[in-house]
Amino acid sequence: MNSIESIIQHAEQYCRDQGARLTEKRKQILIGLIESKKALSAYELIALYKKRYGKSMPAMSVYRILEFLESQHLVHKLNLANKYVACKHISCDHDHAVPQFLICRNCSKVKEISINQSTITELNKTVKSAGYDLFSPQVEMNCLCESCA
Amino acid sequence: MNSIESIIQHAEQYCRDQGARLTEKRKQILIGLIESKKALSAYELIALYKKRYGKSMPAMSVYRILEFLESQHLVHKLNLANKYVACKHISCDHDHAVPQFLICRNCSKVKEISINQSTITELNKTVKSAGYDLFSPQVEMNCLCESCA
DNA sequence: TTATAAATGATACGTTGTAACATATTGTTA
DNA sequence: TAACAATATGTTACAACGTATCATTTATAA
Repeated sequence: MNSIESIIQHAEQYCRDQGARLTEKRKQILIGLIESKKALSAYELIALYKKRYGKSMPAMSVYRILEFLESQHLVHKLNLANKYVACKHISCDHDHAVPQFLICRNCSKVKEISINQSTITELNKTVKSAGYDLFSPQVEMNCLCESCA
Repeated sequence: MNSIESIIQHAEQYCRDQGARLTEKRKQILIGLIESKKALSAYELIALYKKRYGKSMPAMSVYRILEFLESQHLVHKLNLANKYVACKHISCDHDHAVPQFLICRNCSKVKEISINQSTITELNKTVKSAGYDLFSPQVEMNCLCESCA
């Protein structure tokens, strides 16, 4: 089972192992992302926080917290949409491969799937032969989800 | 040969065929993009325009012009970087397949390559099986170019 | 407990993008 | 050609996004 509690426990363990701290606010932002089940912008997170906890969190803090969560691989930044999603592998122990994000341009729902190895190899090969290096190996695609299609 | 002039001629032909007008300003913006050989943001284009032509162009106009150029397939919008590049196929007659953009996160140089058919099929298949529809079939990857690596 | 580091808050500002309305330019038709 | 219609561009004002800087709080460790 993957209840919020168990996911958070995993996240805390992750951080502890790294000597990092999953503080209360960081945890609250992470929970917000997990529960929303979709990609949220920094300002949407601010609004959500306000709604839930009654007080407002400065933009600066949210950005810093998101940066932290990203550094711990608990959250992915979707550059295509300038939004953030909780990593769906928090509770897995295995490190996942190149993630492929299918982002619904309409409702921001995100499906994180893994590209199969042969496709990755193929992509990498074309990148290499063009003389470039993959920086953040992550594929984001502009989609429509089933309910918005 | 692919001189600016011949590219522009092709662009004008394109537009004429569509009943669209490649006005002076639109042409100037397009030339700016072609000559810069890299992705530029709207505001970078404004600065470039100012520098070249002495007078300033309102942001609104630049955005509208970019939208127009995109609609004519003369320019691609890179969502990953919020920047724009001239399509490298303006002078080709063939419609190109799914483009893959390798964007240097450091200097914004962009290489537009074509994904081979089997990879496209593969990507599409995974998207489909996840219940999503590809909206803008375009792959953008965060890279480092040879000179910045 | 106190010094130190880490995290968060507050302020102010720069950047990006667009809505709404005004003006200018081009094309068309009488 | 004059007058109208359609298209393109300009102006203003503002909303959303993001960050630099410095102040304050909270945690950690000596």
